[in-house]
Amino acid sequence: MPQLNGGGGDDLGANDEMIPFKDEGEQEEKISENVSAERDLDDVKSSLVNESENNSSSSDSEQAERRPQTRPDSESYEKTREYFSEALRRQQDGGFFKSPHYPGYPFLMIPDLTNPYLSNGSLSPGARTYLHMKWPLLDVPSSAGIKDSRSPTPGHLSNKVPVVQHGHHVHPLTPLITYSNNEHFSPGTPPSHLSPEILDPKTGIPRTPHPSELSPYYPLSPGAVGSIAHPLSWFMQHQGQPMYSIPPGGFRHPYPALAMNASMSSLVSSRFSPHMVTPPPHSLHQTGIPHPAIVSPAIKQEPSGDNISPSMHAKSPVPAKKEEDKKPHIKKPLNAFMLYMKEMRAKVVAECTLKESAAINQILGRRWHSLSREEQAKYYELARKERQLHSQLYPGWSARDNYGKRKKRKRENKPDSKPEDFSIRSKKQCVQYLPSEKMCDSPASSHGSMLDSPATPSAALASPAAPAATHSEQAQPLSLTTKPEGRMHHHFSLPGKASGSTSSSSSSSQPAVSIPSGTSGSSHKVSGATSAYFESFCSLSEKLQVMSCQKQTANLSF
DNA sequence: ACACCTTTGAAGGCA
DNA sequence: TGCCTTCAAAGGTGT
Repeated sequence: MPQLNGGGGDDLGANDEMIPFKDEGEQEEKISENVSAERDLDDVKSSLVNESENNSSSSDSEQAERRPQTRPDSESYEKTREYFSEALRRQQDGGFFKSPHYPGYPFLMIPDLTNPYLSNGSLSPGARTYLHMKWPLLDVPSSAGIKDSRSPTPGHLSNKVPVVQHGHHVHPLTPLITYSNNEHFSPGTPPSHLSPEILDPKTGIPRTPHPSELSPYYPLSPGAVGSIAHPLSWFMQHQGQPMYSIPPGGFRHPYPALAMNASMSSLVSSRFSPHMVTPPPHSLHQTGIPHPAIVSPAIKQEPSGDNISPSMHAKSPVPAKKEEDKKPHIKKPLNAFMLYMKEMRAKVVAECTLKESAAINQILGRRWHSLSREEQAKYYELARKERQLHSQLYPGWSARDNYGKRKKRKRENKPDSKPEDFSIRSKKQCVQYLPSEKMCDSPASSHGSMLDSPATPSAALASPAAPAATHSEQAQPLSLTTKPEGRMHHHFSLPGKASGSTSSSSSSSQPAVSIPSGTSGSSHKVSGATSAYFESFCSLSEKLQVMSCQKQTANLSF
């Protein structure tokens, strides 16, 4: 993680999580071995990311590369990139932000003042200016943040524009704090969500902007007090989805005694609803941003039923039972892969025109493995920050708390799945055809030259402690499955999930990329070489194959 | 309407 | 310690 101020203390336990990548030589070797394949991919990747990236200076290329690659709408996307590149050029001279190792962090997207709006008043998707971002003192939930969840605007057309209140000091979690706003915002002006024009004339509280004003990026229910852009908002803008949605009625901070330093205080105050922090006289706090991880079960389960303004929730005493029901649902922080998924999903969808998340996720999973260490490290770092922030915001929160929160956990799909699982299996079969799918896997981002950050912030990256694990994955059979677990089809039925690591895609087959220290997640791992191997096969047929596969599986019989 | 599918990673519980 | 389970996102699909 970029040490924004160079101080070690600012990084919340930055050193507590090393990212033990495999031997660097391994990675390089792998890369070199696949250089030919990747070379073939360069064109593909270039077509995906090069337009505006070329505009960026080499020093900033990494930053540019990390962002709107996922932009499916090439036109608006290019616009965005242009604005972005321009902003980059403007920003880089001042050394405004010093450690943009993680492109997602240092940048803020603010409406371009020159031509930011569409005819309907919403911000043009392309009219964004990316700025380096210092530690924001405030999260500024804009009207965009108070988006109506029913907004039909597609994510890729999101108007979401994180806007920043620039602070004067850099906070370690700066990258995690961004702002959403589809309105012009200047540090000297009050948050737009507090501006009178967006206050509900009836309640006196910020109203939910008209859908036309709203950013589809934040599918908040009308009563939502706001939302913040995700730390990875730079890519999320293309996702059209918020990292976290906000409970319509706000929420109560589960941990009132949260200890905060000054920075944390500003962070929390800016990210939490008044219910969580000291409630201001009106229902909305000055910054009005609850933490995105907090999601009211109501909004999650019944968004339509919560069209009540936050103030109404606050004003009307709710029965104890109901209050219990409204207990905030604190989502788990996203892991590295999830962050990656959010970023790349749109891109994959654009490339493959696939919509089914299951298939897309498979591709993403392979791409994930095809990522270079540096690239993955970025996401690991982001994820780490997410967790750190999350842990600070919710010290007592446990992932266990969310157990059972879902409607119903999917039933186990054990290897010994019974015939009654046929329907499911038939569907799964499709995705089990890894070779076929690999064809769909065109890791456009796999090439470090395109996406890697030159300066790897992660100490782990800098010094991969992992002894030469060698590129065992190179020897990985192509049949490596995406899931060594029981979900797998019978072909490669493997022992238990964990034991699956002993299979061909054994533990030695840790992905060529990093594995966070001490995680057992390796059980899910698939050899990165697999994806790399198939990089050369990437083609336009990916969509067809996957789709055909999906269709075929419907008719597949054992 | 809702669970499932799919992916990886994180975390907690259990043996 | 290792294994197992659950959840995080997401959107089409199936019931």
